[in-house]
Amino acid sequence: MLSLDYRDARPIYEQVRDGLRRLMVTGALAQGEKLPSVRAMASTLAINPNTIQRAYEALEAEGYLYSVPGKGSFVSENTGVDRGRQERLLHTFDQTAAELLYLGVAGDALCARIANLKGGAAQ
Amino acid sequence: MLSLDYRDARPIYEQVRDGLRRLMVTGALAQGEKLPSVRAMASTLAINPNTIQRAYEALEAEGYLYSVPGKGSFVSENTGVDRGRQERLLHTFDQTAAELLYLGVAGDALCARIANLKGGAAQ
Amino acid sequence: MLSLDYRDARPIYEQVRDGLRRLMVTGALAQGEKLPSVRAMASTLAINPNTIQRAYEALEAEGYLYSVPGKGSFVSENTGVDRGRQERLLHTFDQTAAELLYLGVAGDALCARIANLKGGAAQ
Amino acid sequence: MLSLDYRDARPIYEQVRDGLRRLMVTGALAQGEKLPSVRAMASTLAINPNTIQRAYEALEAEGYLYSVPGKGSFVSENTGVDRGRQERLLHTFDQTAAELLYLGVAGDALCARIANLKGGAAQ
DNA sequence: GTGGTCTAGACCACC
DNA sequence: GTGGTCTAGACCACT
Repeated sequence: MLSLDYRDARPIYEQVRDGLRRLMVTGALAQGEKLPSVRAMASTLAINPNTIQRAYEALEAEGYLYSVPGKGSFVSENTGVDRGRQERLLHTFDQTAAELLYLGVAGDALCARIANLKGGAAQ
Repeated sequence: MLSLDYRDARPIYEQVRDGLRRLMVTGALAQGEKLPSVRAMASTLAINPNTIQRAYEALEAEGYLYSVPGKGSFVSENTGVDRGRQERLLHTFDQTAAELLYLGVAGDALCARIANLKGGAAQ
Repeated sequence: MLSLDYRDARPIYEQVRDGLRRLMVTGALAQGEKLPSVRAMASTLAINPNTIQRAYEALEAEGYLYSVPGKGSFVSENTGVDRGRQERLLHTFDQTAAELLYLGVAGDALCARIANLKGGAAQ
Repeated sequence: MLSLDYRDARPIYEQVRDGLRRLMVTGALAQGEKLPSVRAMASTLAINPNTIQRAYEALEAEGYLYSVPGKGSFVSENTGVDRGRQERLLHTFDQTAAELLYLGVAGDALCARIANLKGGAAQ
């Protein structure tokens, strides 16, 4: 489900957070679906439960999941995501696209990539 | 020309590097143009010349500028940029676009943003 | 009449309690009006009657309603509400207003909101 | 500077977080001022540094402070606070004010309280 | 000395 | 069983 890279400069909990977010965005984890329990995922990845808990907390703060004590953690509806995050994503999008255009990538080529993402889930 | 934010988590040299790169990408710094000397820019920003030097070296490694000993540093042709960077940018582009699509932003809206970037330089 | 959110961190009985209290405060439930029976409301919301019972007991302790054995539960006169609750509300009011002022919201703007609440019932 | 209540249902880190936020809002901690180090505050309050760290992290996410690794944590300008928080505060404000009005507190009295908050820092 | 991350292990409340 | 909180202690990178 997830792969960790201990050589990566990013902390483990960020790798877990980003990995889970990607699984949701690509549809690999459906809305409303139950995520593995903190302990289960910690056991699977062979890391401390606290580290998983931290990743889950971060995603809950972003609105990507919600936790019900005693029941588990579940994927949120995508309508519940923090709006501030969307703004930050748009900023990253503009910066990245601007540099790609400068490097000679055609705007049409970028639009084509977006169309591909809409069809088959990205990555 | 550049603004530094000491509250930012990014190291200063990264802020300088990213700021200069953005000036090139947006056309504020033309290809072939001479950049301020390390000492001059250090004086302007009131920071250590070593920090500027480090930013210049990073941009030279990326292919965004080249240095001529005794003459100064100059903006490269955009064809000289490291190809690995372009690949990384495309990866970021896909990831960001995929999440924005998931959050309900229309693909057409993203294409429209790209078209806008092509007209007036971004940001 | 009431909406429950199972993703909410608040227990269900608190959601019922707060929802009913809001209906009284906004005038949707008039003073002296008879509330649905515990069993009827439990059936409507598809939850356990004990949960409704607990919400009713909490509101009775606050003074927002009174129960007549064998007849049902009724909305109290607003004069019957626990004075301690009013003090707690005033504390919350001060804390919230202070932070909003700090964040740059004008005091006049807050007073205007209050005036609006007096006209049309809030929310 | 802060007082903890172990009988309180709120977790310690929330008490620290809310207490510090109040100190900033009331001006007891000025903008730009350096906060006690994680270890120092943990020692003062006789709790684990991790708990303080968690409170600081939460406040940083809200925009109330920023941390510079190796230097310390500092009070942010109030312009940097998350806008979502302001919206949530306004909602709490409306709810609280509406109930107070229902309980017979005059709107003018509430406005007067706000005026008092503007003068002498609240609580 | 600072913040940041991670581990190990414990306890709680709720279901 | 679940998530949530707290402690103790360790290591790292940066200043």
